[in-house]
Amino acid sequence: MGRPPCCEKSGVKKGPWTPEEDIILVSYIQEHGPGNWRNIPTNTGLLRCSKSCRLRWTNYLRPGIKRGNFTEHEEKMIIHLQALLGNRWAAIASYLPQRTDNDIKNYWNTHLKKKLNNNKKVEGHDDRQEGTSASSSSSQSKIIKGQWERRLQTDIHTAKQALCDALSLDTTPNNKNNNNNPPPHDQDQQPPSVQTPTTYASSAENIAKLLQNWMKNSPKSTSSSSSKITYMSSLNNNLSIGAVSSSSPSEGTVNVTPGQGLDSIFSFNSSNNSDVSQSVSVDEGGNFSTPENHNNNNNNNAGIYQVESKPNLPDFKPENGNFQEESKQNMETQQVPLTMLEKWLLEDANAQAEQEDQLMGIGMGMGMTLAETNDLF
DNA sequence: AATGCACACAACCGCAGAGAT
DNA sequence: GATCTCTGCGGTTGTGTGCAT
Repeated sequence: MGRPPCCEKSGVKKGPWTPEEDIILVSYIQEHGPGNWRNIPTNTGLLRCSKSCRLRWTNYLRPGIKRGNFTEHEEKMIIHLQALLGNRWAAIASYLPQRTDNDIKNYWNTHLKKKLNNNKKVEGHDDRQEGTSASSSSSQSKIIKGQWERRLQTDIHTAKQALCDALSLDTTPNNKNNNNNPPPHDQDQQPPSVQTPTTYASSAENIAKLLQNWMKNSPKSTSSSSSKITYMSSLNNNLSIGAVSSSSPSEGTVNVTPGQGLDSIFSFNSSNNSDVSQSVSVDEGGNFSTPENHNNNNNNNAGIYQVESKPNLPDFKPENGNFQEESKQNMETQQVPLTMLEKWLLEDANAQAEQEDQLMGIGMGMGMTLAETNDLF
């Protein structure tokens, strides 16, 4: 039996998301948490298919997503993991928690695949199958066994992640829907205790960046007394953002008033290593303001964002799972005494750094020679 | 300045698995 | 057990942008 489409084909908007749509989506998720994607279009008035909402969230708006250029280390990791796991991008992404599978997939298709192909041409190697983890081994049973082992390894990793998530859920009672946080293993740069506070505010950061880009394109952004968002394309340099509201009176209607909700969403501090604070705020008239010298692109710092909370924000109560509360909870999580399992996980995280090196080694043994990978760089 | 091309990336599509009914 | 629904995943496409001609 065929599956019905996730949404009505008629009247569904496609194509790039506008900042307003992002705001509406984030506002809704902020209040209700991710999940129940099917209800989001009806509850928010978004003319988007539920699937599109989910993808937009997971690939772009979700907290903790690192955008911008891939580091050399990440690149190597991807190459080796691809050799190890094949095109299982989600599994690969689990080793690079701040990257989405879509991001990795795109990066592979646009950069690394060519790099490898060129490298193969130079070396005259032609035996490594593209898109699969297995090289053209002489023994098929070896391939099957290898694939099975690799899958098992990934499954173990996934199970550990699930355990990590479960632990964080235990300490954060309002995290029922918070399964979209990146996996706890961040072997890239940060120690496990630092990368924990991934917050919704980070997703506000993503939107803030987006808005800043948008405003760069439309420098004459103006305020308006309109109580509803009216999206004027950046072509006509006219931005009018007052409040996000939905025509749908049903439960979950997004209604953010100027100076309150949006302020809460877009005003935050970034405390990264350089202690550079960044903020995008909305004043009472619905105007956005940003620091002039804010570098909004290619921000590779996984900064810890804390929302500037205003004392009286009725729509953003803790039980609603708002940004600042979750951020607070995550911060508290760091101070929770370690349980045995947590200790084990921390040890595991430390061991994972070593595992990376081993992965490199395993990758070598699975169709990619040391020369092949090293010559890439 | 206009055109064509290549590239990068966001978004879409379809399938499959898992859980609910 | 059959069916329905939701979600995750990987492949592919569409579109914007920059560069070369």
